[in-house]
Amino acid sequence: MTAPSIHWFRNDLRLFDNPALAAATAGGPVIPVFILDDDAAGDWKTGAMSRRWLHRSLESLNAELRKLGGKLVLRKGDSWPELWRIMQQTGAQAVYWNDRYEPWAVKQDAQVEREIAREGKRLERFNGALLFDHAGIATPSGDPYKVFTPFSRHCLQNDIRPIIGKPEKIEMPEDMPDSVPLTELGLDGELREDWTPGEQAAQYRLGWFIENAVHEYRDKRDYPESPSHASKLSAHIAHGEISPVYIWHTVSRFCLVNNTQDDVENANAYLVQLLWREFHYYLLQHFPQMPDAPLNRSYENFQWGGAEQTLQCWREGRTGYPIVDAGMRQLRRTGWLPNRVRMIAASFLVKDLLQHWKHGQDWFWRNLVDADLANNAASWQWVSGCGADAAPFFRIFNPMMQSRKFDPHGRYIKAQLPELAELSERYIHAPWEAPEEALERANVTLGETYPKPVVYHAIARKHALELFEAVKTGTLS
DNA sequence: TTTTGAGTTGTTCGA
DNA sequence: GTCGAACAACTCAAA
Repeated sequence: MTAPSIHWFRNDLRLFDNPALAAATAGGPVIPVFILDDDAAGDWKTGAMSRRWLHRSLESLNAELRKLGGKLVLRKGDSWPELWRIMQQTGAQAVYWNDRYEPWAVKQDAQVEREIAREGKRLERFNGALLFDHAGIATPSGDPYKVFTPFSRHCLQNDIRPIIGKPEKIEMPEDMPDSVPLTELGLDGELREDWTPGEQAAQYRLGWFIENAVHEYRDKRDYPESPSHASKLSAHIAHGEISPVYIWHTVSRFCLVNNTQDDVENANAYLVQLLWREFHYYLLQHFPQMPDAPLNRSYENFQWGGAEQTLQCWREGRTGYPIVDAGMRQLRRTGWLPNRVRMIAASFLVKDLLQHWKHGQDWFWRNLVDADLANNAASWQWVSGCGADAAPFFRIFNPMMQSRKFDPHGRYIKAQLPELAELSERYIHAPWEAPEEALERANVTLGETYPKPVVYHAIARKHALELFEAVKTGTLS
């Protein structure tokens, strides 16, 4: 009888298009394992909301495995000792995994790889998280790309591997190792009802998106109001419930089968988003300090200097700027907010409140159901202007202008901020400009039912420009 | 080596 | 309200 192998599930909680799992199951009996190893991640332990998602994702994965005759073995503790115990107990001769890219995970995987070799066992590594193999991607001079467009052009010269089917059956050894009950992992907690973690839900969501939204994605993705044209796949992707390769080919098939030139261009705008994720992972691999330090060294000594009080206002959605507050309240309530609103809220924190981008990164990390180290770090650095950013001019979002442009009727704001529900369209973007009678009619008392603006954008903008100008001319100590 | 072209997502001003 | 130019002159990629 063939010795069993371990498939070590990490950020790949799915059966479809899972290269490591497919290879493991093709080779004989498999023990599917997930280990909660918080110590290894250090400061980058999974965020609180993401853990709630993880709890239900594991539950769902176990149910899917059972349909194929398998079962998920859960453990809590240091990864290698847990793996080794399982190997000794079951006689497993090999470990299969899909690679991870977080710096702490890269380090841990390298250590486990050495241990496996030392014990004379076999390790099989696969790429389950990325569209491309990044090993050969560099500029002609051999440097890593720092601009998105040339990076993506380089990527697209290569083919994307085809989708790998789901295993037909999981053959398990007779004596399975112990499993910790899911409830003992301490991941459970309240999650909004409209979120359904798990692979099936992810595929259903993708189906919905292709059916209803992708053909208008380019034109409508920036409008946060319902019905949203966002795919809302981010949390599914972050936990590996669906793979970028699977999404890429499924959306591409939509482009081939149906549809006008315009539909296809709309859909392509979505595929570009997947390439941005790819770029963020590429940056994290080449600049592992990205979550901790600015890529642009000139910003290392920047004096952010925002007051603790304004940081708290931002976190709680009490800045007095409705579009910012709407986003921040939605984040706290649901663990998610639309991309456009992320940018507006992030720009406000960094440029208007002069808070260090790492405060924003931390808060998002803790509250997003889709928290992803590469995306989060690269995006915060992009907003702050200290990351890989090809823009020739310094950008400061104007929250009123963005609000008028992308939520013209204030429907999104009103849905998130019930205290402003009665305020007229005219003043919803800047309540402090409303005449007293308009506020009264709407039952709004500034400073009581809704905050007065915590800073004045025009002044804050000017101040930020001066400070950031100093970075450029190198006058900072 | 030098040079040229180009870069996710913006804002403000003035006609 | 809409439109185009100016912003200030960067950095990166590639010829």
